[in-house]
Amino acid sequence: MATRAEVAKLAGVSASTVSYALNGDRSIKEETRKRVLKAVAQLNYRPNFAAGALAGGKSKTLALLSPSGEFGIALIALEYINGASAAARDRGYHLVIWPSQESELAEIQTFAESGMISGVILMEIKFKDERVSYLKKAKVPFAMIGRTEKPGKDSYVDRDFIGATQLGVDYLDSLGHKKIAFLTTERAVGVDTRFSSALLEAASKKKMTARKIQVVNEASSGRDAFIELHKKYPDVTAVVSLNDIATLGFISGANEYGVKIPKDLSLIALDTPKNHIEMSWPPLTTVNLPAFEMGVSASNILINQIEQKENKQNQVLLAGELVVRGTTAKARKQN
Amino acid sequence: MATRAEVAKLAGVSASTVSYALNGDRSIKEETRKRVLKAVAQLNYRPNFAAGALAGGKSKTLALLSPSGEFGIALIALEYINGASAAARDRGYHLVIWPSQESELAEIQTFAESGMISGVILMEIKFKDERVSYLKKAKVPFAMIGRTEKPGKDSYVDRDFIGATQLGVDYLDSLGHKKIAFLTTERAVGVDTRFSSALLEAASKKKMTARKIQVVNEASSGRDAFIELHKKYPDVTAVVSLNDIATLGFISGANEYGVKIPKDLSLIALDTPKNHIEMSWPPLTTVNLPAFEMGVSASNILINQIEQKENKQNQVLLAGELVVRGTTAKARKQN
DNA sequence: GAGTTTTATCGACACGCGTCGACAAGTAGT
DNA sequence: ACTACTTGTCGACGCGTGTCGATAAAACTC
Repeated sequence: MATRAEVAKLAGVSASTVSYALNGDRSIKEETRKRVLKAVAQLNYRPNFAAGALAGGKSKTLALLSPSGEFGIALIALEYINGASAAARDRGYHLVIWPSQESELAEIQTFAESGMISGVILMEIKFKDERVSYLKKAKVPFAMIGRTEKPGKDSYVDRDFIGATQLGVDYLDSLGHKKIAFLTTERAVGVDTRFSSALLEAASKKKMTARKIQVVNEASSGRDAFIELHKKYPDVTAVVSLNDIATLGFISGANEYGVKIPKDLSLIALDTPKNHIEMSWPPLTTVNLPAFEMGVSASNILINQIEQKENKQNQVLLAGELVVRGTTAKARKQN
Repeated sequence: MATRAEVAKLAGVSASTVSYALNGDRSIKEETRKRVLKAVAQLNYRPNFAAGALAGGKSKTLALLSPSGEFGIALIALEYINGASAAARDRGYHLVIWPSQESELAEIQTFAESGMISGVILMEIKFKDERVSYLKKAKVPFAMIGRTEKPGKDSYVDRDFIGATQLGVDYLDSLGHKKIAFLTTERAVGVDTRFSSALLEAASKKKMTARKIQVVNEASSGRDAFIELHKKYPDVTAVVSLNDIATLGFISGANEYGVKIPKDLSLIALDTPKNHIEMSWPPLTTVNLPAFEMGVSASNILINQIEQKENKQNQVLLAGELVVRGTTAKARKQN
């Protein structure tokens, strides 16, 4: 691998000039910079990560706390990771995966202090998240995928719950559904609460009645939910599910009881990772979750913060889009 | 963060002695080593990653090529990643996630040559995998999760297909099933072929008939498979599925046609990630896949190789275990 | 055109570690 | 007692970069 010195020689400048030409910390004549860049290209020079970290105290390495799976396994995590790592690499950073035990937090801090880790990406954010307060106290830059109850000025990427819910509800409205139900969990993860309230609001805007059915993050619970719905609210014509795993169980339940989706009952799944869509039959109508993009945003926001680009926006909401597949149809005639 | 110099001063030795005491490359008097270790503990000293990489050309960083999802999304990937990163950290290594575009391979090579990456973990291995030949030619140490058709002396961790299949088939046999079918894909990924042949052999040992039904990696295909089975082989009493996504569709199909699982038909899913088990109703009887452990093994094997511990075993097969849940029962009476 | 600021570049050093060569003290072989 | 090794330790150097201070040239200021 070529070194800075070789580039300098080829470009006919000093080593430090190369450095400044690349990092832009001092003014460099445009013509000189061109020459340097040409030499860089010619030699396929890439600054040595380790040397940079040593000299500058900047590791250009982000740590991503891997999901613990405490609330069921976060399948979308993989898409987050891929997005975050792609974006990090685009900006010259590495992404390392960090086991997420609480005990590791102290280690993260020492690594950050020694400059070995520039910042941290968190996922599976709880309403009250001790990791967040720890990192703030330790002054380790971080970005969340998701957000705490009161994120204040903390950096985050999250779903636009209101937008996503509205997409789904409006579509059901356009199909003539007026009595709907929704499945949600109560896990003290922000998702649930935020979706629930957004849904209730969207429904009331459209003058729909919306029944809430509580589930846990398991297929069997979705099946139970179907049964409950079937017995207690037979006039409901459409269901919005806020939990992907329960959704699958719900469909099984409908099959079992001979209720045809979508003829008898429409179903929209919100916040469903791509992976799950392929797993059900008929294919789910969803408001899908831009998981990869969320990872991308998280990295970018974090890097902006590390590089002190404070003018940039550090809180982002992504809405996803409605994808109509096989689980929605016009509302059946009311009896 | 404490540096080597501080440790040396506290222990009353020179800096290089500290180095040798910790890395064990030269003989050090036992008493001196104790003193050094005590000082290390006292100062909470941790060698600086960047400095080590710079000086020694050893980055202690492993790259894991993130899955592309070419053959459906590999949900188990996340467990692999967690296992690999945990094991890496235990041995003082970092695990960075690398986007898996082919174009990135060249970059991996330069990073490896410059010592920034010590080795690579691959997953989603194909029978003929160009990444493998590339890395071999480039002399980059690597370990596979999965294996090529002829792995030769290459390092890998893989499922023990024969063992896993036998567990499943033997259990069906013990329940009295004699006519079975199995669902498999043909994706030129080693999994399919190896499972298929292992299954046929296990079945023939028990004098069962085993019908093969081909599916693709989609729920709808699993549903089609059920229909095919239902029409063509009504005497089959048990099904082994080698594809987790098709499994879910298969169950939907059975529900739809009023065939009760497990009363009318038993179902065992091989090679199913934990995540999926929770997604179906009734809960799947599986031969589960020790995904986390595979990640752990992959890291360990790779690190052994990097550190030239050539005596250690570098090819590992893990069998998983049979977990009986709700989709298996005694064979129904033959008509 | 003398003085002052700005622009563009260079040389030198530090970052923290691995490792090589040197050396003193001990051990073994003759 | 003399050589030939071995053991245990030290000092010095280099890895490739970021960055500070210095300097020369150019651009202003009045």
